[in-house]
Amino acid sequence: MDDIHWTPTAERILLVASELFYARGIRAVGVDTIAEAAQTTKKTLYDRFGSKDRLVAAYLERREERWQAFLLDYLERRPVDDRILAVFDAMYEWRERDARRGCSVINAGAEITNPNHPARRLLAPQKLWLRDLFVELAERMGLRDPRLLADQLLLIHEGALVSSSVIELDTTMDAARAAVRTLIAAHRR
Amino acid sequence: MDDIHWTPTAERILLVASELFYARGIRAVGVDTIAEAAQTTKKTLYDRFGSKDRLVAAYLERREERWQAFLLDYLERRPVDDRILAVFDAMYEWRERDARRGCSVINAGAEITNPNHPARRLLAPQKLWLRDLFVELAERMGLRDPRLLADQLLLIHEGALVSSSVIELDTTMDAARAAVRTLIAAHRR
DNA sequence: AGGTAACCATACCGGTCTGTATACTCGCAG
DNA sequence: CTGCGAGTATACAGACCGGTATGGTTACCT
Repeated sequence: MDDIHWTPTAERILLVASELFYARGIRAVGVDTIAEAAQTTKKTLYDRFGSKDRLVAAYLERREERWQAFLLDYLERRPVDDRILAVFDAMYEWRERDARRGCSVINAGAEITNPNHPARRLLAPQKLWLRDLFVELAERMGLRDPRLLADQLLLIHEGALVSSSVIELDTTMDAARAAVRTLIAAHRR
Repeated sequence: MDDIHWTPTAERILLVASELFYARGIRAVGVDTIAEAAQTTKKTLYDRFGSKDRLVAAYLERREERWQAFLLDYLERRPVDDRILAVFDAMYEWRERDARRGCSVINAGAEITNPNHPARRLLAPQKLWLRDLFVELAERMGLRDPRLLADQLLLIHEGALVSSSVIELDTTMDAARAAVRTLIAAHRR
């Protein structure tokens, strides 16, 4: 998907665009605003990205890359048997630091209805990546029916991410962790 | 919140606005479009609702009322001990019939960032209503720690609703039901 | 020396956005 | 019969939208 020429200015544009899109919503941020905040011009923005839609796609792609890298790094430092729970610890830390407005993928899904939007096709794979990771972790722990467990864990993950931004209930993370422990226990042979 | 004068035309406006907001997103639908689709004029729309923001608030309020009525009616026909699982059956049916684009509350949360928006204060209470319902159902079944269980069930509910619209994974509902059964079992004395 | 690529500055295009203004018709209640 | 409230029709304001056009300035590469 990277037919984009990544000059330093392009990186700067993407950086400020990401912050604005995430904080205010995609439709709420105009290209003029982005160009000005990135201290460049609309001309350069269009020379690099071609259209706003492609800039949006780049935003979602990069943000997901950052999250995946953060998560994998987080998991490496944990013993194999703790890693499923550690995913939720990582999510909590990620949320506190960089995701106070919930999940960028879900938020984008709410705004982008056009199925031909270049960002639309990115959404599902990003969630399926996490599902596959859960499958792998469950298999390594030797748990029963890893796929079913992975689907269940994904539900709790999505639910926790959404709830924490809409409801702002402080019991959310505790409930998520407790549910994960119960479900893992139920899948022990 | 109903300082709105509910004339027949106001009802018609709200009806078509609801369909458009839900299907295409709030920001993606202009008041001109709504007025035309409702076979009335912008003047009348503003006479009745005062602003687009208040129309949006009315949309979310009404949709939530419909969902709550649907759910309570659904639960009444089920034995007390089946009602927690029945919430997820109801959600599935609701989704198939009228919620293919996911949860209107979560979608609105993604689009509305301004904390002073008249619809913003509606979002959290609508989710807390379901949480309280879960608490009540868990208590009636005599389950341990009803509040923790309710928080967990809410997570799964939100997760299932979100996943089904973003990922469109056909295993979602089965995973949700299995997780609910496991969590209920873990809360039996 | 000449070419090329990145970028800046600015103006413009057609369209759409929320919201307002004006002036009219109709039906109904006092 | 008169006055009011609901609705129609239409035009307009002022801002903003995504996207394009023109032209100029650097800096580096051969």
